[in-house]
Amino acid sequence: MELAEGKQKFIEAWGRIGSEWGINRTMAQVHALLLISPDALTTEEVMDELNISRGNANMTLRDLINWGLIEKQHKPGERKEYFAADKDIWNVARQVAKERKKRELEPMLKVLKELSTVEGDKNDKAYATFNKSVTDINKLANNADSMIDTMLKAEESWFWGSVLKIFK
Amino acid sequence: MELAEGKQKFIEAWGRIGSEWGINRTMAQVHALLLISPDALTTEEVMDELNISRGNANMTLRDLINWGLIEKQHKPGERKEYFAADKDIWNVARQVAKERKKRELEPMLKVLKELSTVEGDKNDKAYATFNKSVTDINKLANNADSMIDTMLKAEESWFWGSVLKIFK
DNA sequence: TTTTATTTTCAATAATATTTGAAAGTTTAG
DNA sequence: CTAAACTTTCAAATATTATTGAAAATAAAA
Repeated sequence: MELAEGKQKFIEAWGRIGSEWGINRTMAQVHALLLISPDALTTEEVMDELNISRGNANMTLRDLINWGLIEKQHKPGERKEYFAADKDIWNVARQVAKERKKRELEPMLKVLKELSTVEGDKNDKAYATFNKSVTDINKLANNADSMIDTMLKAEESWFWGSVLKIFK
Repeated sequence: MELAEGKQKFIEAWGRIGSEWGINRTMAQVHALLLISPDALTTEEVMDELNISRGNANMTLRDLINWGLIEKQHKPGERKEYFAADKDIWNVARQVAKERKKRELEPMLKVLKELSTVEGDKNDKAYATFNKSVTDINKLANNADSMIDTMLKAEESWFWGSVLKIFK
């Protein structure tokens, strides 16, 4: 396969995966484009490569910065802003885990904690069932939370080494 | 907090989490409702509890069955169908992991494998950058795939016991 | 200061996804 | 068989989300 075709496929695939995970397609595509670009790109270049409007490109680039996945750069003597992705995939994975933990897992844990204070009669089937589900999900979510904390601190080789060693 | 209020909050929270993960809100809410129901419910009951239409309830219940999260039940002498959720949260987690692996991770791995066959000159920066990203993502995705395979086979206590032991 | 290059905003529009509800389909009981 | 109970389908309506593009804001250069 030719490089040009490969690029297209990569951008498309990354966009599809993104939207299956609640990340908007354009955002994932811009990220993909920057991941495979050796040099930082301008807003204009992103617009042209992906055929999107200026407004869209601007907002999407800002979102990617907020997710900690890309950064603004400036070239000496130039006025335009350039954008470059963090190319370390392990950093990308950690950054995404970190953001989703903050945006989703933590609020969920807060709700679950609150819900585990619901009082009731243990002989009431409705209460017992509610309580069991809430408690069990709470435990699972806390385990996931701990695992993510470790992942955030870990080096890639160490993390997968340790995890996969057990799983042989 | 009262049980009734707790139920509402749980259904709402589960629905929100679901939609952040690309699962439609109603589907997550119906799942939540069944998770905390001691008894199997009919389509009619689901419609009433969540204020949704018959068509919506029917399609959503079917989707949940396809995800392996709930099952149809029949009561002797009754004509109606009843629906009950698998209450084992570890099963739920595994089932979701299994489906997403099949629907998303595996197709992604296929594309990445294809993309790693793109030929080019190692001194070409564009090719080198493309190749590095594709290769690195491929490795990460394969590790994730192995981890999910293990999770699918594992008992909950064993899985978290092993994982969290390392992560102290 | 004025001009020009560049970025940001946001109301309007377009695209996508979800939901409804009524009709058609199916199954069981009489 | 026919009627009643129940389930499924799907085109149309709604709701949600993403995108555009042009005007406003900002910042550097002249």
